[in-house]
Amino acid sequence: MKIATWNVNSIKARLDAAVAWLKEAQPDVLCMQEIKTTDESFPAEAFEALGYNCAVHGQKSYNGVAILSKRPMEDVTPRLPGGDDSDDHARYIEAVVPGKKGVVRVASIYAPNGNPIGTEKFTYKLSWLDRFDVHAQELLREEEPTALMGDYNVIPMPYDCWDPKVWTNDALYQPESRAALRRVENLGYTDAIKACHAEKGLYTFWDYQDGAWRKNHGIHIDHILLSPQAADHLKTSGIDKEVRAGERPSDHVPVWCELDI
DNA sequence: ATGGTAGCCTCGCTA
Repeated sequence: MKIATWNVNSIKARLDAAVAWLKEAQPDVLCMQEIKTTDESFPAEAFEALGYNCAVHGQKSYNGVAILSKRPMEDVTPRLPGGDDSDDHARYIEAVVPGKKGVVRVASIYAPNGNPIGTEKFTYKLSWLDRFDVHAQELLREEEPTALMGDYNVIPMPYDCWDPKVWTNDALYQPESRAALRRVENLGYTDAIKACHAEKGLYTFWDYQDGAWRKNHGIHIDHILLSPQAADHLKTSGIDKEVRAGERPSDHVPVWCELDI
């Protein structure tokens, strides 16, 4: 089973690119982030025509997440547990997807950016990641294959960005942000890219500004975290960076892994 | 020292 994650930065602006990549890459599951549209306006027909079912948790103009799956999904949960009425951001959707040998629970995650630091935006980022950590613990108790995948807006290590000095005062590289992601990994989740690739300097995002793609000034912030039962079946993983050189690209590229499930 | 990009659907906000 091939499962993928991609922050598309508006699904309406990226529909042609998304359809082209799905035809080429043929994933069984795609978790999307920053669809930037409502459930009603999500272009489900275009994906259904390719054989995908859609589970959408949208929001007007900002945020918004979705899961596409060739097999029908079960147990769709369009929210991160533990929130209250004050959190109206669409940043999480989870579903159970059947494979040939068993099921996988997948989550499409868009963690808050949190900039600038020293504001309520950074506080919100850390509290959201705390909520996510609690839920990641709950999911581990199921002892089932689970993949928590998406845009975590966290640069885990110095080698996950082209120049750590530039990111010193950025919310994506604060010690508190990095510790929050590490807490989840320390529960027993495996990073699917790092498990398969020893080389450093693999990026998933290049800013639109300042020729970042041309200069390879990227960062690695899109991650796939696998529960032990999923990691047991990890075969391969990859980052489809050539997508960044396409026409009207997202600033993020697809990240994927194959599970023998 | 500045402005540089993209997407929302407005003339500012988010990333």
